[in-house]
Amino acid sequence: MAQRPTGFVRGPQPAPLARGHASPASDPSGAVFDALADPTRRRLVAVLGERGAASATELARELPITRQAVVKHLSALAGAGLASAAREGREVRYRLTPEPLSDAAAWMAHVGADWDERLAALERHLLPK
Amino acid sequence: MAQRPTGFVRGPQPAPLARGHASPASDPSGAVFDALADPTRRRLVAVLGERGAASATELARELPITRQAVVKHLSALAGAGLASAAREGREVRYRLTPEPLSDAAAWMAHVGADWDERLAALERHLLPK
DNA sequence: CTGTAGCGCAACCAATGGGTTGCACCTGCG
DNA sequence: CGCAGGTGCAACCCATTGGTTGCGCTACAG
Repeated sequence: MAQRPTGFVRGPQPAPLARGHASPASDPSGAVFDALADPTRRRLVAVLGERGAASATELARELPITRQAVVKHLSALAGAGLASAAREGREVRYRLTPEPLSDAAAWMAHVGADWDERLAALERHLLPK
Repeated sequence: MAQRPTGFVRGPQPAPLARGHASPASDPSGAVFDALADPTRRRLVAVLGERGAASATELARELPITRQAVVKHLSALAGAGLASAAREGREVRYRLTPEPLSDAAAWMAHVGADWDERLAALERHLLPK
């Protein structure tokens, strides 16, 4: 992909989150997309990313929702492998575990690549004649 | 790294979810994650990526769901800017428009990066010295 | 020892959303 | 022309789920 078609993956391989690994083809990242589908959850992920760690009540205080709701979301994220909980004293701190993100990214890259290729083939087939 | 030979700029979409955020790299790709949250939809995306284009009925034939359901999904994808429809004769062919994927990927990369940095800072803070 | 800040259930509510069925509307073809 | 394959719409299920409230337990600070 040099000046290839569309080069959907903007920039050179976004390596930032390349620490995991991932089998490209299939559909392993379902849970991740599912987890990220909710705006509140996305926000939580963002916050955890910036802040490093936080407790449910803490997060709830700066969000328009109940602590319980936050807990549910965090559980969801944990379920997708995006967050982990750890008891610390009398509170529970959650932190990000972004590895699964690379799986998701990989999936998208794969699909995009397929598409790019198909498009290239198409152009090749009807342009240079 | 910003030229797309194919020439479809796919202008900005509705994106009516502009809440009052301050952060720049906020939550642009919401629609994408939402669209990708459904397994069937992910499958459709994958198929469209490989095949280039297909009609709803065509897709419905090889999926365990109704054509209507497929249409709904395709609409959802289109709504997220991931697919586009084009009438061809008496049928409507849908094709992938993967650009939005890079936004989503970018978001993930950003979050991941933030996290990485925080982690690094933490290590730096308690390891050496 | 008592009070208070956090956490963990569990029940419950209302909205959303994936799917289906039914039907009317075109368009191309023999 | 007549018909068949393809679409578009709309009404209608029902399972999921984001969110809330209520309550009981635990743990640390005075």
